[in-house]
Amino acid sequence: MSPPRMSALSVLVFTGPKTISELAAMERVKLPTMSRLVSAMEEEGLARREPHARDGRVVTVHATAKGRRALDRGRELRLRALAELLGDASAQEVAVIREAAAIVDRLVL
Amino acid sequence: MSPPRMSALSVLVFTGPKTISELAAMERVKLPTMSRLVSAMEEEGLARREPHARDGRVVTVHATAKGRRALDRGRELRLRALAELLGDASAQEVAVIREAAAIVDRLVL
DNA sequence: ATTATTAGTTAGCCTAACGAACTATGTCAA
DNA sequence: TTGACATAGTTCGTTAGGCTAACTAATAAT
Repeated sequence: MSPPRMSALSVLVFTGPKTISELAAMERVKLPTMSRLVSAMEEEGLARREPHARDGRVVTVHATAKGRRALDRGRELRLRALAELLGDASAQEVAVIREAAAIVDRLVL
Repeated sequence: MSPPRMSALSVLVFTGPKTISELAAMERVKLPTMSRLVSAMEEEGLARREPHARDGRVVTVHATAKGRRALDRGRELRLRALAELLGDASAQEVAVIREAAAIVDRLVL
């Protein structure tokens, strides 16, 4: 799965269904871009659109079971790659990287 | 300037003229991709192709003066953005990030 | 001298970003 | 209540950058 799809899907999985606009804002892309991303994910069976109950203009996007599984697989692969990369690092070095990651995480909030 | 062009240009500026193949290898893209990147940079006046003296198949790519200036400007902007991001960080935190960056640098070598 | 290899280019496809223009729905004010 | 405006999404066309396959031109090898 491509990074943009993986990222959008993980938002859906970890923070629940979202409208296209919300997803676009969270992924820092424009509405049309997210609309097409969602269409692509829908065609791959990773997500599905559902109409909004009260507002006919709005559509909510949900992750599917297949989407959740695909996300898990992707995370597996990335973890493996990360483990491979960190194979040569000492425990102290890993600790420094982890700490730096936490700091950056907070800074970009 | 886009990230791929910025990156390729910085290779030319900091490590000297390169063939398309060498550039492609260093930027981890395929030859045709780099060929097009170089064409684009050439049209922007950031780089120029020159024929190889001995081997008629080879072309060497050089950064132009304009390319060097553009790279400098780009670096300025990134530094400013980085300073902005790190504005809220303590000296210790910056030190941790710097150390982590050095470690990762070594790991990806 | 032919054949094979190598360097680069070109063409065609895909994904993903954008802005502009459009549709459909909802909201508000006269 | 209806006409005007606002909002949510979609569609269209463009650009950029990645890839593979197919090509040309030059060099190397048999």
